[in-house]
Amino acid sequence: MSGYTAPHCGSLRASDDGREVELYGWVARRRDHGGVTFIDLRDRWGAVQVVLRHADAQLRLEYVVRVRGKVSLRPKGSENPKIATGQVEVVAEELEVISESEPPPFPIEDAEEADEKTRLEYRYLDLRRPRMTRMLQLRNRVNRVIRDYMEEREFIEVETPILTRSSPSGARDFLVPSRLHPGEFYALPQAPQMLKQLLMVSGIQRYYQIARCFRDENLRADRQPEFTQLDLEMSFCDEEDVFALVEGLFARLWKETIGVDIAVPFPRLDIKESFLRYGTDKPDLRYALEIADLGEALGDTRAVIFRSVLDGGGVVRGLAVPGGRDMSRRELDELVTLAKGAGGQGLAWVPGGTLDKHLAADEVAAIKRLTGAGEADLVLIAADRRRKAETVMGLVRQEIARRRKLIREGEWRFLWINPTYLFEEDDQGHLTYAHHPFTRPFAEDMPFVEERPYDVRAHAYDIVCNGYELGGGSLRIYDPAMQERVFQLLGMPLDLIRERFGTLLTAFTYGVPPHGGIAPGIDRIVMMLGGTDNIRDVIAFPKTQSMADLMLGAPSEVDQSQLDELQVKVVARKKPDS
RNA sequence: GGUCCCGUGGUGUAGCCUGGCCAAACACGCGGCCCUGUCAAGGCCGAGAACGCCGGUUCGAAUCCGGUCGGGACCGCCA
Repeated sequence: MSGYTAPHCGSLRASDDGREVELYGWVARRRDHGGVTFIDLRDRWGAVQVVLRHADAQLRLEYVVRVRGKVSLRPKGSENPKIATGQVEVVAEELEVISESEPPPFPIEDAEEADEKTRLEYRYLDLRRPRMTRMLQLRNRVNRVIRDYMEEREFIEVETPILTRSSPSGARDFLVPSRLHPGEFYALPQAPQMLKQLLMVSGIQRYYQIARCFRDENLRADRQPEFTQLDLEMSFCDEEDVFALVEGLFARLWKETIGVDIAVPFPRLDIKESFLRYGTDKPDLRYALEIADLGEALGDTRAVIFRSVLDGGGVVRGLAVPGGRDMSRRELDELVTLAKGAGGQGLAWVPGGTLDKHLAADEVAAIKRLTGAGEADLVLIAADRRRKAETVMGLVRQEIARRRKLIREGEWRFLWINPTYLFEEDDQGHLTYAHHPFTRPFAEDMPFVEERPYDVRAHAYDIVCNGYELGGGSLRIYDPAMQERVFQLLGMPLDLIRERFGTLLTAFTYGVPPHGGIAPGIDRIVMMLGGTDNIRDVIAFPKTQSMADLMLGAPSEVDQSQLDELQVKVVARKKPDS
């Protein structure tokens, strides 16, 4: 069999006219005219028309065949401009069926998408579809461009363990029981965070890794339990170095995969402003809609719904919908459902809503002014606790853009969310770290950390494009006094610090370079480049929303003997809280 | 933990709101026959689903109700 050196079905062109070739591939389509039969023979590179004049073999779709024959220009007028090989055809002289195929459970073509459940069960067939093959090739290309780019800048790829120890970020760990240490567990890495910092102490200076990461959290359209990051870290750098490095990488990726020039440097946006204006920390800037804070306009309002929220420390936010006066009651109700589905109280609107009779004229005027609403516009309003109001308005903003076709397709609006802030409030209203406890604060903000801890900025940054968070990172603390101060502010007891971060802190006593890094998510990058909003499209063997692998049947029960060996006992089977 | 959408032959859809005309329609695929230039080939013939599962309402359910399982989107979660 000489398929390895044989020409590819999808690569034949007019210049191959007259060539004797041997082709291997799958029967993608068959057009039987009795005396003459055409088949489209498909391989990874595409498909070419094969002409069979004495078809004695019974060919069915997806049969694997070998064809020997001569490439020739198609007869005048029968060229097919729709396909890359459309100028030529291969006149078969010899045909061999290598492997037969049952009719596939769904058509192996791009035109019609089968139910995703079936696609995942027969993923190996789904990946035969040209669209999916293209996604895998795109992903490969992205990985190669990344490696080229990083190597050129003298980064070296270092592999870190998959069987590791729980890391200091906040997600749930996947655990692996240890046979040799009964009752103890490895954790799969949520990210190689601590290890890459240790590599900086090792003097690697420029590290990167195309690293698999694992987080046992609930899934979304752009989230899988295992995913891949370009994990990188560098010594003796500041934020500008990281920004320039990453901007250069993205420019190169976009250029070399889809031929697009993107504008660098990327603009920067303070995270608080992002939440205020866009209701999210990953704004899509391909449309202009901006949210306004209406607290100022309603300071003395007698409208009860606003009064109670504002008095309770909540906020009122509004968004002008361009031409929104034409929205139907039904459409507005759907938006209210959206808001409630997100846990909000609902939505109000002016004019035309029940609010009209409760608001003073000057309040309506102020609302219009703050949101920039014109005569034909409708202002949608959410009143709630700050975080909730922002989430709701962010979703509404997105939905309005979608429905009213305000998204400028084809644009790539990259930006940095920077600066961010060191601390956040947790559920109990206590101070906690927004990123991880090694994130470097702005030194000049530290003097007021006691009075206004939430205003202390951090040298941390997220890269965002078209509404997707593509990665995040920070500069790290390398000064022991600063580190101690942060731990102290977090109120972390010494033994907890020692237990969780002891290795790193000890390492830092042996000469630590200032360092920082970032970790762009490769799956999402490929999603963007591949023009899909489904992360499963860019992963060869993904899991469902309930974390099942429908093809392999994972997770599964295991033999009792395996559990015995691990000294693991299943106590009860009940649905977990999620 | 919550909200929402979906589940009909191998595949994609229609029917479901307004129960009976639905042992369910159409297209592709599948089986057979015809056809020497098509490319979503075409023509003729044929097989194939009691409508995810369980229960209820009803004289009667794919259609209504409840539960359950599975897939998907989102909030919480991931930070």
